[in-house]
Amino acid sequence: MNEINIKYLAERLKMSPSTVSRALNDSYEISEPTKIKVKALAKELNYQPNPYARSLRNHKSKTIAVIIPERINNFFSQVIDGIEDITQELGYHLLVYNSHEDVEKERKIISFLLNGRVDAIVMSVSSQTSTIDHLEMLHQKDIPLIFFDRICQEIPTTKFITNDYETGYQAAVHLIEGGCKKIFFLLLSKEISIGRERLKGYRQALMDHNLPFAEDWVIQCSQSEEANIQQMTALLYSMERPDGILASVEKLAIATYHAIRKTKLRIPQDLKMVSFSNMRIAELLNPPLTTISQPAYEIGLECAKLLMKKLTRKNQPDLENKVIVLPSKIHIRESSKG
Amino acid sequence: MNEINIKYLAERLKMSPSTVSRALNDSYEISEPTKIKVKALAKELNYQPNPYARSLRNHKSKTIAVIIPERINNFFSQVIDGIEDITQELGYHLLVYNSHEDVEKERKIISFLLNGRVDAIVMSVSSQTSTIDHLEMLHQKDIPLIFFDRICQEIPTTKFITNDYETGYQAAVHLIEGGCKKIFFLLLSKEISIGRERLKGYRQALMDHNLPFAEDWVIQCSQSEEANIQQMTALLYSMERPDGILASVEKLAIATYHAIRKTKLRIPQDLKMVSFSNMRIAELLNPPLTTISQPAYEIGLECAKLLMKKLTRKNQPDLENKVIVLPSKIHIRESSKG
DNA sequence: CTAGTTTACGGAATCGATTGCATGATAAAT
DNA sequence: ATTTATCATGCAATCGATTCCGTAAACTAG
Repeated sequence: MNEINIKYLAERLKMSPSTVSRALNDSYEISEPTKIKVKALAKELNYQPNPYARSLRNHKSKTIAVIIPERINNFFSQVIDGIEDITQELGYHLLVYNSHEDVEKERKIISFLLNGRVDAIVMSVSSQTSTIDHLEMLHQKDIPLIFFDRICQEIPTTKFITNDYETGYQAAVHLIEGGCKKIFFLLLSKEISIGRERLKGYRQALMDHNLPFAEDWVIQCSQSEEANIQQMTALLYSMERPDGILASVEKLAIATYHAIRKTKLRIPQDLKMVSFSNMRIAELLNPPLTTISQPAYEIGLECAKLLMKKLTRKNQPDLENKVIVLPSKIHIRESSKG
Repeated sequence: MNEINIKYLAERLKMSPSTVSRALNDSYEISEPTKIKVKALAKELNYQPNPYARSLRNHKSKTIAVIIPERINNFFSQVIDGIEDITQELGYHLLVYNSHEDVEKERKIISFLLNGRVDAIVMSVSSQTSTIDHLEMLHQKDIPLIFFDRICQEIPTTKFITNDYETGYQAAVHLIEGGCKKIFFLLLSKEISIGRERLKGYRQALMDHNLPFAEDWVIQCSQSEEANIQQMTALLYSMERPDGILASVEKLAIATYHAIRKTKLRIPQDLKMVSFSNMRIAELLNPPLTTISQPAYEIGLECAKLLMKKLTRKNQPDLENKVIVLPSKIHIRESSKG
């Protein structure tokens, strides 16, 4: 009824829709006076082109999907902020999906995106993701895909990560230098890339310092906060308890802190801790937690910049199959003091 | 090139596009055998209807916009999780925007949404929002709008909040019972609804307990973390320093904690604190922070349920102009112990 | 057995913006 | 003055799915 579309503008201006369209798009074939008239009316009526008509015609949606495994996590929020800051400037919109660390959900989400709904996807795979046929499908359909943080090596595209191996190594060395002899490593799932890399760094550090190591020092945790606290509590009460803990993801450090509160153990005296985490309030914890923080916002920026280059310029080649590393920083605090 | 659309399916099946469309949509005018044939081929070829063609034709985008003032905030993340859990089930997609507490950004975002891009909007207004013509525009264009948390009373639609007045009152009473005589109230902006309600509750509690009050006990903070820490530090060093603090939003409590670390003040001995916050790790802070936590996930669920009812059923009336209150909970911890 | 009804499907218009092609008008060139 | 080039604009097709309308065939009723 109150539809302000090109046809309506054309009527009011006694021009054809094509002229109006061209004028609004600054086509060289339209005279300056006409352009001015058209734009004036468009502005007056607050005309906004219908995005779906446009997408249908152009085969471009100006929309990007962001898929994250967890929403309640500062890291991912910061990445999305970074992505949004670049893409919004260029008129892109973000569809954000949470895979809840579940491959099946991830699959379902991807299936929503195979039909041109988005021009590209930026994602961090779920910790369960081991089969990748759904990701290959995207590649087949020529939908640009960028991974960050939790990447999938097998898909030939650009991936953004941080120096996980090195910081895993550094963190372990830091604990070793603090006097730890028995350092456990907490991880969510062996499937995630970052877990593996961080684990490798930790292993290497132990080896380089001639420290003992046992397979069961690598603790595989679950998705459930409750279960993790239980598991950690049991571990801390056991004879085998560690004197140092390196948590590969934030939520495991938190679970450990909760567990520690139940025991009478003191950090850092009885147990030192370091965690990969982007919590801004690590400093306010009791005790302040030593963290390795990732340049989350910057990762978002870089993903988006690369994508925008690919999407807004003509004849861009496919996204290069390479891994780009942005360095993380270690923030030493009370929890690991020697 | 590799386009699998209705026309292509029709060709392969030697039927007309209209028949294929009807078959896929389970129209009663199509015979069972035909439906089976069509669906089989559609499945085999993994046909996905083009969402934009559909949106153009139906004037429905199956997309909802969520606008939040801040992304790095557990509360909003939880709300979005709640919204997504309901809407995804019904085939809706979420465009998520961050207004960064900036009305101008908010305006710009809204302008993106006036052209049918979304079927509805769920939002929490920015702390600056005082002019509301952009919100009225949505109403004019008949785009369903639901507010949560930071609402705009003037727009006649449904709003979801928590019992801000009561919990503000409770929190103040709790501090008073702990022995506080000089309780300051921290707020982000007088513009936000929740700040005002919480403030009223606090004021009433002071009055009911015959405690003194001065206008400058209500501290108006800024968006900048740095500036807030500075401001709080100065306040804590001054002669006028409070013995109790009620923070109306999480980030102000955090700024205060940072400030307190610089001084030698002890919580709760020298200063007691309570904050509105959905941080899950309030318990792990030093000292554990007494919080009033909102049912964020549930708020998301309720917003989405109401919206889905409005959007998926026929002849639904406009969203009622009313405020729905979901209760918050107070979690008493160390920071306010008497 | 015919008139009327139902079933099952096809044709074509539609949603709104874009764009290849055509054309009328004006200016420049011969 | 006539031809050619240039410019500004209109017409109509297109993107893919949906749906109003129409109709051949099958079926029912009298």
